[in-house]
Amino acid sequence: MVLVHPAGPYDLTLSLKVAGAFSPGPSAAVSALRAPARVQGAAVIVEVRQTQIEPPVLRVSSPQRVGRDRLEALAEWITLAELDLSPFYALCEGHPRLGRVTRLLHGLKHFRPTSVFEMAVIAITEQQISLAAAYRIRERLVRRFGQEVGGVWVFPNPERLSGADPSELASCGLSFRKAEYVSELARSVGDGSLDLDSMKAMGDDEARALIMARRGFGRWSADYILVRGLGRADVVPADDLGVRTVLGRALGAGSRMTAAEVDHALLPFRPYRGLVTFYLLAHDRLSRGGGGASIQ
DNA sequence: TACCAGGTAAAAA
DNA sequence: TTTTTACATGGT
Repeated sequence: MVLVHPAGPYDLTLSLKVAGAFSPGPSAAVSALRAPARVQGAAVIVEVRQTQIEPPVLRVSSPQRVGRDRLEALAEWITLAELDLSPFYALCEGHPRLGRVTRLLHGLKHFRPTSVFEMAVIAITEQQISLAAAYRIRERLVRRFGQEVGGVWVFPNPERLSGADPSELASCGLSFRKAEYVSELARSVGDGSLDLDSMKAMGDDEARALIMARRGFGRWSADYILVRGLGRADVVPADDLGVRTVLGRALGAGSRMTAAEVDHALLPFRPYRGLVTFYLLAHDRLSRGGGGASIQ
């Protein structure tokens, strides 16, 4: 067991509720995070509970044998522990819409997938089709190629996926084209010619360029990986359909914005444009009862 | 039943 | 160079 002290306000239960609202099917209210991860190739579960709200304290453990340092690093990565929400809230305070949304969602952060590789595969699956459809496809991928630990499925590592035939990947519901993207990515990462983790140390532009050089990753995927997979708080996929729709409702005239309108509307929220977008998407989901969750 | 959903690369013009 | 098209699945 190890204790983690996240920066700034944090509400794990709220963050779990929002995560549940973004995944299809009924989502039971939970107060503990059970995140699948890999430690030196071995599948493990990272269990996180919040023992104190202010200042936040997380209690982290695993049913498997995981070193304290490793466990701490995993929990900090998954929960975005280094992010301090205070300056973001201060920026939003006087705004008619975001002041209310940030007060309602006080302490909300998203969860990062444990590896950038998994995040990159998530991005491919979510290109063009609905989040629900993509979720089902990933479910089949992980059940076919991943490992189960204590009822949780751990995402397959690059070596496992690079060994799979593209038609085998396609049988999980990916288009053959997307199956090729996944296969090529897995091979590059697996053989060491592509180091996705190096993106963590790069600036936004450099990281974006690294992934966009790969077949299957356009601007949308790069931005999506940066904000969701790496936690870059100022990055927004402005041409994203969901972003354009929700920002149109929340900050515009009600109808879907163009990418240029998204860019313009978010200008006052630098350097937290990604966070603003996440909060508006989350609020939209909850108020529509997505995943069975809801708020006032 | 269609049509749309958190795009991308390749073909066609 | 710019515009069109094929792609896969789930929800409405």
